[in-house]
Amino acid sequence: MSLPRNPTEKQRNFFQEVHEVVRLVPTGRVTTYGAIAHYLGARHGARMVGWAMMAAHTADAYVPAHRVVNRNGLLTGRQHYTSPTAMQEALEAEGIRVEEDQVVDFKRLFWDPATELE
DNA sequence: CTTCTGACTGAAA
DNA sequence: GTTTCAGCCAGAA
Repeated sequence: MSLPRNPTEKQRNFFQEVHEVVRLVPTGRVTTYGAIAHYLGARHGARMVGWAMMAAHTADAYVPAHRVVNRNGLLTGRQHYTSPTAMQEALEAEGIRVEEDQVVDFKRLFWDPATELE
């Protein structure tokens, strides 16, 4: 799997939708790929959200991708960072404790856009 | 056209 | 608690 070298207009919109939601995540809180997919209408699978997150690295605006984890609270995207510990350090800098690549008290820190934004 | 893969998820065993 | 499986959409070979 690889990124499109020349993103089309449609792809750009898709990335913007996902990135916009991620930017809404408050500091010190986290959300999941599935929650974002559900908020966007579940028209695409959670995999597509993860795919869009990969593009966050090359996005124009900053995207706090470290606040997006999988449903288990695991930092599955850490391998895509410049360093394998960058994601965890970014979370800890916001007061989120991470142990064994997993967000501590994930259930309490979880921020669901579909619920919080209503 | 088919096939495979992926920063995923939910159900089933 | 675990492992396994089948959907899921987009893109590349």
